[in-house]
Amino acid sequence: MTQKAYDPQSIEKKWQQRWDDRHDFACRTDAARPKYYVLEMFPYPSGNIHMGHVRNYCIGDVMARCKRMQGFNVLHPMGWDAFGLPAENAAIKNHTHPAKWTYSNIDNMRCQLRRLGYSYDWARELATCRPEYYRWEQMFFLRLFEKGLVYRKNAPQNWCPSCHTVLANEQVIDGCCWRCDSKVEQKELTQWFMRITAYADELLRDLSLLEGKWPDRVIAMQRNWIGKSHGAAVTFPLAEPSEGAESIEVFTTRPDTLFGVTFMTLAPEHPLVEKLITGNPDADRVREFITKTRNMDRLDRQSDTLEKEGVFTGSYALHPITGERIPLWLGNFVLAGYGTGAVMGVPYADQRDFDFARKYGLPIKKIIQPADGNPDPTSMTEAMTAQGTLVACGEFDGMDNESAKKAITDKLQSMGLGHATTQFRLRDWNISRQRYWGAPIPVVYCPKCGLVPEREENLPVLLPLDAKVREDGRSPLPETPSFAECACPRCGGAARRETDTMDTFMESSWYFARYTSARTENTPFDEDAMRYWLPVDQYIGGVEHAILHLLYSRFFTKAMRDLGLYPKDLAEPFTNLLTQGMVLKDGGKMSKSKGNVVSPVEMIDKYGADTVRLFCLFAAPPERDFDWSDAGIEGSFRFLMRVWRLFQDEKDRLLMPMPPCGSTAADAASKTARDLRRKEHLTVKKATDDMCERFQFNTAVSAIMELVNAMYLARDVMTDDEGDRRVFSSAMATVLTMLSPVTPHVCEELWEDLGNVTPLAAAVWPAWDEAATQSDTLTIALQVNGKLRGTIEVPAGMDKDALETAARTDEAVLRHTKGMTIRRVIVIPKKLVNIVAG
RNA sequence: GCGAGAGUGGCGAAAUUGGUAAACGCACUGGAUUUAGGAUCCAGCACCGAUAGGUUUGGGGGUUCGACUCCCCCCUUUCGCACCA
Repeated sequence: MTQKAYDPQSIEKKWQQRWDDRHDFACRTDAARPKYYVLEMFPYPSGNIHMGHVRNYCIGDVMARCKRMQGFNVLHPMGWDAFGLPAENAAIKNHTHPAKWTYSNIDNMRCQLRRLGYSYDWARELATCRPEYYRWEQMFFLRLFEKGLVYRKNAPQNWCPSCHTVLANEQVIDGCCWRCDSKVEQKELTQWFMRITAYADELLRDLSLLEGKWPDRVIAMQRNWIGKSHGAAVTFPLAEPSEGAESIEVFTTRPDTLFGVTFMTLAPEHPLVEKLITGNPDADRVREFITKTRNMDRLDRQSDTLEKEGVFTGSYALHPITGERIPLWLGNFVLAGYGTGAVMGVPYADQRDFDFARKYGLPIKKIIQPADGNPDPTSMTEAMTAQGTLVACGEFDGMDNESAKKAITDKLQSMGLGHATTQFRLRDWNISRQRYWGAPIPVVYCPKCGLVPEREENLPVLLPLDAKVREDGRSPLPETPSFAECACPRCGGAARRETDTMDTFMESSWYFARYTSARTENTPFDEDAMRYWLPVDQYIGGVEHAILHLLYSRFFTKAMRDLGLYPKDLAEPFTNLLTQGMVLKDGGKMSKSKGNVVSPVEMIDKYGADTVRLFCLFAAPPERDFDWSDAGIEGSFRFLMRVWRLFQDEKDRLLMPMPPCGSTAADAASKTARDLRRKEHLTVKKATDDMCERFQFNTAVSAIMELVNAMYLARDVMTDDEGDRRVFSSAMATVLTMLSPVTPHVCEELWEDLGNVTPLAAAVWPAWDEAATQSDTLTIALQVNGKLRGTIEVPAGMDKDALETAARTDEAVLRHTKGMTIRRVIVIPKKLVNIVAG
């Protein structure tokens, strides 16, 4: 009876090597088997993995291993989101090349991931910076361009002065760059756009397919971002129309308040402004206002503390129904980019308009009478936003305001001055980046032919690796003749390449599809493989991508489907989404500046990967943040030691091979063993649900801990009879099998020590026998008026009457009902008896 | 302001359909073992109380025989959006 010491380092190395040699986690298309595609958001190769990565990949790995043991054909791949700005910055800082920096980081991080024993199919590994990958993206770009889903336009763009590039709206956080936090400026530029707005309605509508499968808040955030509003477009003719300036159109969600319009407010950027102020003696004052407002940066202009200011243009419009003269104002709070850049002013029913009217002494017209109260325009202190009945609205008087929305819109339509419409907040996605380390946009500018898309057969347009990164951060591509100077694909003459590269979010919008057939060379995807594996069944990642990556991927999926590149019935890329919580330290984010970064590699060196994995999963439910605790990881190590020791102590009593769960007979064993057997089946039932269905790994682990505790108690009491040994051995098999997705190395090692030749990774998930979970006796709670007064042990089959009698004669119950009349007795079989007395 | 969460012991948390609140673990306390430390084992551990017993899931109300769980009001807190007409 030699006892082996627990040496995680050697065990883990051994099993990682063996899984690798045997290709245990390689998978292939197999139409005969149900598939399960589990994916974690792939990492940016920043240098080292951190605890957030570890947690993310542990969650995915447990899912993958569980589903595999449950008989699913599991696809669980890993790759690298390898283009992007940090590579360029690091290259400048360290005098290296972004490619060199990126590939060496990938090598380093791959080693780190391997040390954690994740069950990836490494044969499908991809890196988005490789031409074999981005060539397909260039092809998609060309196809999308052909379809009009990619286009070029000149417009003010978000410009990050520190990164020297434009940013998508989604990449501007509180007016600052999502990467470097610099204040974002506006700059007029010609850029490439993805027509994501063409899918606004579908992106919104299909959120309902994700209800209950994606976190509510992610769905809510996307819904808000898309921002659909229903309302009406209304045309106000100008009082003094001129060439090219006949009317002003507004968008409103409140056409029912049309009769309350007493002014209109235009954005200072509105195209008709210059025409409206000609002839106004105060034109200079207006121009001054425009300049002042336009010079404010985006952050200040959009802050809620900004005082609402405006200026009268000197021009008037005519009310579309009443024909009244409506003064036209400019306002600093009107957004040029939303709706038509002009709003009708209804101070009675809109708080902003109310503030504006009060400030500039504009009239307020009462148009809706609420159910209670009687707002008076001369004395009211805030806008009336409640529902009500229309007054002073001509033919619409007496109508409730909800019905009036349609009625007034219909009236406008019949006059040719309006119609029902919708507005979205969503803007098209700017995908041009003035950076080097990205996928080249496959377009050529020819002096003769103009803009010419590259021919598909000429792809990939290679990003030149001999370009020198510039110290100032600007892209070297425009000054790299070998790249920028090229032949026109149409006429063959000298032409110039587009030197902007694509936003890195392009690469991550389709990588999950490439994994289904990562090595095909002549097509982006193998049709059969893609059809078999897509969509991703379970996606896991941080909530920081709730809008960016997850919205872009949803859009890209729909566009690719419509191009015929994805299966035509594929609506959504990710069926289920789990957003994992952050790993914190001392209540906050780990950061280098605070010096509180916990290094995964150090933890693996100290405790082994199994302990790190166990702690990450046991510390909290996966979607919740948790604080890293040095004491906590000690506890996880202790538990694995406890399992190890139990095994070593009892090794000689264990049967080989161990009987699978459910195979043991109850009658051949002692009472202790029978109780252990029941505990085993209860554990399988709970842990199966927690680990494989609910993904509550913390409670799954605690259930297994309870079983281990029960085994420790049982081992001293049990006999050495065959029946008892069978029960104990089965419980041991169950512990090792069910724990193996969480701590695979140590479980494999012990499994092998018992003489098993087939790997645990290929074992079948245990099944429980419902009958075996039943006990002969039950503990029944006794309550008097809902308060617990005691418990009694009764035979499992006891009927209601007998339970009631037992409860009524219980000593504690008698004590608490003394001198009272029993009015009612509630008997819940197998649970409790509640005696209502008074 | 709008939207989505969260609030339970000293701490991380559990309670899946309304049915014994605090499982599992951390920390802590006492004991055993040990030259010592560590490790391990045993016992205790929501709060008040010597006990009997009483109180307890952010606060207040309600439904119910029974509420962490359902309904209403309020408070605190995290995250996201925020002049979107």
